Amino acid sequence: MPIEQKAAAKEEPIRDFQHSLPMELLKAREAAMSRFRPMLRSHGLTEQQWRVIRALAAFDNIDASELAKRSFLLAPSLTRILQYLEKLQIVARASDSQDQRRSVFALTKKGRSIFEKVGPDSEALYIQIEQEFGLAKLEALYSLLAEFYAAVRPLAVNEKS
Amino acid sequence: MPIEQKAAAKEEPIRDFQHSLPMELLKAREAAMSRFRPMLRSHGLTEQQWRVIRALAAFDNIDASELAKRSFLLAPSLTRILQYLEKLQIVARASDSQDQRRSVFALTKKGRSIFEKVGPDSEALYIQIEQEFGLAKLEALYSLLAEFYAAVRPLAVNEKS
DNA sequence: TGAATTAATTTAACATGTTAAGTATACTTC
DNA sequence: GAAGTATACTTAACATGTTAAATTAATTCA
Repeated sequence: MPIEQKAAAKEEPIRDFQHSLPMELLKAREAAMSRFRPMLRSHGLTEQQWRVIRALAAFDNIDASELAKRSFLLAPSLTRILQYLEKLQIVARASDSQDQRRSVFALTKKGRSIFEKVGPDSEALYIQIEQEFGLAKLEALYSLLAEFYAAVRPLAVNEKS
Repeated sequence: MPIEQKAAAKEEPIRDFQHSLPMELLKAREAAMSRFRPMLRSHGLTEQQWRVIRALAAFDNIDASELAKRSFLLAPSLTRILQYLEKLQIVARASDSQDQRRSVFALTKKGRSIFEKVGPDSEALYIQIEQEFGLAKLEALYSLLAEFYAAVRPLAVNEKS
């Protein structure tokens, strides 16, 4: 007994059971990633590893909590990624003299070299997307996403309802 | 040597190395999922399992390829999820008499019962988000996401550049 | 100051994401 | 109608997502 067999009209962006917001966000993200993933892969990186490298290129010597926020990764994922990047000597760990619980991280020379190789390739893909989708719409999308995040963003642990 | 230490101005939605489009899409998605995930978990479901159940509630007796498209899951993930849902007798598999390579899937009575319990809870959260973010903006976001997907969407396997 | 609590990170366990390779069935074409 | 090709999954291997629990160091406060 199918609940809904007819395709939605074209002018009807309202969600139905086939088009939830999380899935539409996922689809848009996947469209973008289908461009970036092969490029990153050609450099031997995953998307998440690149996010960590990019964060460290902008803010060196930050601890894991700060890095997690900036790369938008959960702590357990970040732990594994940092262990891997350390093993490949892309990232170096140092202990924080003020707080023995923390480690602070930085790109190695090899890490900075990778960042400088991948950065331009990433730029080129952004420019391509910007041209295909249009700068105005891209900025509108950025704005709406930021507004949505601000309105609906996850509650931090210490501000539970 | 931090490349960029100053926060971007508020009126500057342009991407920088800290704010890539895939990450902004991920953040928005995560904001939404932070509402849905606990609800789904209280029903013993993951987001992806719920996507499969929802797709089968709308279109019964479809094969795995069709199901993959509608739930936006990759084939290997779908294989595992279907095996799990079969084991729990939420989904039933039948072989396609026309093509022995295919299986067709349908919700069991238990599966339909779950769908009818979870559906309203999901609805309630959508309404809540709609109220907090605003219907007009939500529709604008849906439209932009659809346009973005259409403009940048991944190429199918048989239409590679 | 020492017990209790909090914070930062890590580990564990299981589910999914991603790519490549494998398997079985259908199709095509000579 | 047999060989070659394409299709529809499925399995494999490794990386990440998600939640809970464990570990160790800092902090609080009785």
